[in-house]
Amino acid sequence: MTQQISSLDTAALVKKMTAEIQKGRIGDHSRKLASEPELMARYDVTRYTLRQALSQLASMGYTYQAHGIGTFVRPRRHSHTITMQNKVNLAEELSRQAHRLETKKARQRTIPLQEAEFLPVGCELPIDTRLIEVKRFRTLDGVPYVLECSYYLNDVVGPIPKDALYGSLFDFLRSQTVIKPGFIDEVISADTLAANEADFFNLSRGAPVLVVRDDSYLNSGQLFAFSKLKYNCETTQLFMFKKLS
Amino acid sequence: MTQQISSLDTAALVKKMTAEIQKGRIGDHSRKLASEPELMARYDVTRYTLRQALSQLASMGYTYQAHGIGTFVRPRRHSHTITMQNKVNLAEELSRQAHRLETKKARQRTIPLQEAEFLPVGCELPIDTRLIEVKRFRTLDGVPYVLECSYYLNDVVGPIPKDALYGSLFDFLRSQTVIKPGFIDEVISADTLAANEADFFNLSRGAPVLVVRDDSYLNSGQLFAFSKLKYNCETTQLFMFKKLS
DNA sequence: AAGTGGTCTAGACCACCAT
DNA sequence: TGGTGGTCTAGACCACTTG
Repeated sequence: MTQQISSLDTAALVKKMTAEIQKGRIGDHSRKLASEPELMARYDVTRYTLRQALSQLASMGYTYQAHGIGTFVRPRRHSHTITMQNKVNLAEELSRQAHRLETKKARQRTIPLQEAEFLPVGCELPIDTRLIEVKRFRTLDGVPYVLECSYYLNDVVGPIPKDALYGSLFDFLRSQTVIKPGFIDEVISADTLAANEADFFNLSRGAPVLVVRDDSYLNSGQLFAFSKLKYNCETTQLFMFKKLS
Repeated sequence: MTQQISSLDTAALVKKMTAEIQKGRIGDHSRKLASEPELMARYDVTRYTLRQALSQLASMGYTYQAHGIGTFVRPRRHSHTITMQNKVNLAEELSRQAHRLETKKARQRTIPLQEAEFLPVGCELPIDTRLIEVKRFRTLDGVPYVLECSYYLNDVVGPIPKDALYGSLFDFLRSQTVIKPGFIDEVISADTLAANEADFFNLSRGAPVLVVRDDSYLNSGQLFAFSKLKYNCETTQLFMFKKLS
């Protein structure tokens, strides 16, 4: 028996409660959780930490708090929905659900700004900016999943090693001491498939796709990457939870 | 001069700061806001309230807080993006930006569950459920904006007065004392336009549209409505802000 | 009235960035 | 080292639901 010497922080509590929810080890028959005072005692955290955690769980769609009634575990959704408002990697969440995300093809080259297929959604770049273009085809459990085209500012990130291309680019960037990712703007739209894109998805030309464009910024506020992701919307949807008032 | 007798709560502070940001009355030349201690003094709120407000402003994409650096006003986005994570009505936000949202056509009828064009995304309903179907065509500043098909559980909401159909259905429901809206699940997807839908948007058949399906629940956790909204994705995108770590 | 979650206070300490 | 935002404590009071 190892003894718990320091109490849990919010992230650890979220992780713990998430695991217990997924194992069904939390909540009674009506999916009602214990009250906040009881949970505070059980996890040995203060109300602040508990409520931070419950708020994160709610935003991920795992729980719902009803004023004057209680806290409830929510029914599970289909696994192939992407929860926006997620604090963790998509890859990380998928692997936790025992899904296998693979990069089938990846290509990298350095180009001037003019040759980019699209520009950032939310800001202007100097015309002499040099970009690293990365194109990837990724599958989920062997099924065509996402078509990705990203541009990284050459001056900020530098060349990307080949193995990072096939793993998590985000983890690679975080491991670079110079790069302190701060925030991401996402713009969601729709489009139809061109012929060559349709091949990858085994869909026909003109089929609808969900388009997610994002601009990634350093903590300092400087843009360091922007990209466009195309998802097969027949197999993938985006999920969002909104609490009212 | 009226004197401020009670200090601001979070919602009031958000409103005040939002207004000041939109008028450009906040932040210096580099868009940097005053530090938290200064803001606490200026608005006469505690740190808790201030940070709740700043957190809401950030989630709406108005500001960004950089650890160890400061808080910054972010450049304004195009006005025709819908900010998810909004605490307020879409109609309310649009009118604040001086946009004019109009309902061009609205139809209401009561039907059995079987005749619904689609079902809720996240839960099952008894087969004998009776629904109120509402179809609306709405324009923004005179331009085709959204095609809406909603179903309300007849037993929960009852008939909807005609003038509510042409205004905000949400405000009508909130005014009903029985209805306590609690939360909404949204699932975002893409589709292509059918011929009759294309007419409304002045687009051609097969053009891509952004599809937002939502399930609305009472505070008690019971479903009371579900709907499908189709947006012209050439003029409307969804926006989302994600802070990292 | 009792129990639930929602908001707020006042203060402490920590982590990050600049100098 | 001093100033910034990020996290946490311990407690108070309020608003909502149910009996």
